[in-house]
Amino acid sequence: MGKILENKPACLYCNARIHSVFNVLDNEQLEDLYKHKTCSSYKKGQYVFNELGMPNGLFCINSGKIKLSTTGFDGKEQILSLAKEGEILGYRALISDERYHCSAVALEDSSICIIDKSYFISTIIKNNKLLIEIVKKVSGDLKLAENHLVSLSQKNVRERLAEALLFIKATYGCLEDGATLNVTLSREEIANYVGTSTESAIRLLSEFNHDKIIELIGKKIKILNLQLLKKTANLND
Amino acid sequence: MGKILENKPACLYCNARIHSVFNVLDNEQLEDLYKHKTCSSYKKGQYVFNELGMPNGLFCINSGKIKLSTTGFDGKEQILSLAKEGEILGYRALISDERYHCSAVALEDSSICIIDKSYFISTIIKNNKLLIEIVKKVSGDLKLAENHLVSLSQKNVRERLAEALLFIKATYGCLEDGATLNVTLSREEIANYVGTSTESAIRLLSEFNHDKIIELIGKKIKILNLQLLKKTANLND
DNA sequence: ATTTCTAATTGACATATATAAATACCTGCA
DNA sequence: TGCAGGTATTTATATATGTCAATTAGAAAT
Repeated sequence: MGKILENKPACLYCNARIHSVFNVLDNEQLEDLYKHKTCSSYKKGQYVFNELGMPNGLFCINSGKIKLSTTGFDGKEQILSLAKEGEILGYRALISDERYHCSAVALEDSSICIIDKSYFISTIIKNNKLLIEIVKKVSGDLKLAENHLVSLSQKNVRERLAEALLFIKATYGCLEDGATLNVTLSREEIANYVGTSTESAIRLLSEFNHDKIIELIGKKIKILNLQLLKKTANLND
Repeated sequence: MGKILENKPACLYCNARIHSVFNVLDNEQLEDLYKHKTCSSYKKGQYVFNELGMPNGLFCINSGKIKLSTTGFDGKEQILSLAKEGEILGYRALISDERYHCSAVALEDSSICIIDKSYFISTIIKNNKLLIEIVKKVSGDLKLAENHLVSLSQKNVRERLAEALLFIKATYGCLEDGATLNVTLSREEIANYVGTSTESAIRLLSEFNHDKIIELIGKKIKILNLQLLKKTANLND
């Protein structure tokens, strides 16, 4: 469990709100939402929830970065998705009243709001607009999963790795220089998203580095040639 | 476009209804649904919709079998899912008002009801119960996609092929003998679900045949040793 | 500063699987 | 009846990628 914060952020003034499913709530509803939530902080590496557990609230990232992963065969981690502020987590298990499908782990120190389960359920039953936002959210997640699936099925590791770097850029953006990816993932984590061995991921990152597509600066990755990276990823859109 | 049928099936007496999202509608609502739909027949191999198109209705399978696939890189087909009677298709594109994410093709002669777009949209805005059913449907689809994704990422072709046969059995069931899969897929289609080459799929099916796990009878596949097939698939649930 | 532990890297090697090419087998159709 | 076009099958070969083992680098701890 995260550490409960004394002063939880006001939903009404939440910067991430516009990009979240809660953008359809009016001020009164936001006040109501605020009353039915707590906010906790999570240290880097800490579990927000585990795929074995039953949900007792809806998570909404206030700040920080979260990886969503599942444990495959032989206990190997598969990273399914990356989440940032404004995104809700654990909604599927909550609505279907079953165990989490995946685990959520903090990639850096994060603060996450937890919305009361029964409040959330009773709210979506009343509020269709909110529910439609949630349908769109799941649909978007499904689309991302399907794209990932096709890549895993049809692309080679080099293409998938390039794609992964583009995905990370699209999700978390870059530092002030506009080129260095704004997140620190271990080589193993990158491999666990790409669906390859850690060694292969390292080897290909070195190649990209050598080919001046990227520059490796410690654990940070700087994209030097975005055009070439996209070409390497062999996108079709 | 399919061929429009004169006598469309009554929703009220639809056998597939109990397993569909429409199980939450009362008799009056089912009558209303009936009034706002047409029904068309599709020949084997015919497209129900194409991933390039915009939706103008919700599809609901009355009878038959449909494959959902997308075109990957180099135009290679990736089968994402298999659908049967009672399942709705194309709902995501409809709700998000965007192009279809995938194509739907009849695996055998099928009859499919098409529910008027504006009627469907206005209905889900009013009917939360139905909308919650749809959230559960998308969530279920996402769960399946994620499982498929992890298999593609972590399992070898032999395991994935065994898993595919189990998936087909789970979706379409068997003939009267309780062992022969109740659908005819080409070797290429099986390979395009498994994420391998047609030749590899053939080779491994022959191996399974030789090992008495399955029996190949023309294009039909009979499961001889379910236990061994499950073991070969290396499931963890 | 020194130790300890984990993560990253590199190289050698094994192998699963794709690719290519040739043949056999259907199924519809003239 | 036989042709034609696709589908299925088989064999041989190349290669991408995983695995294993050894080394280095870096971070955390004492």
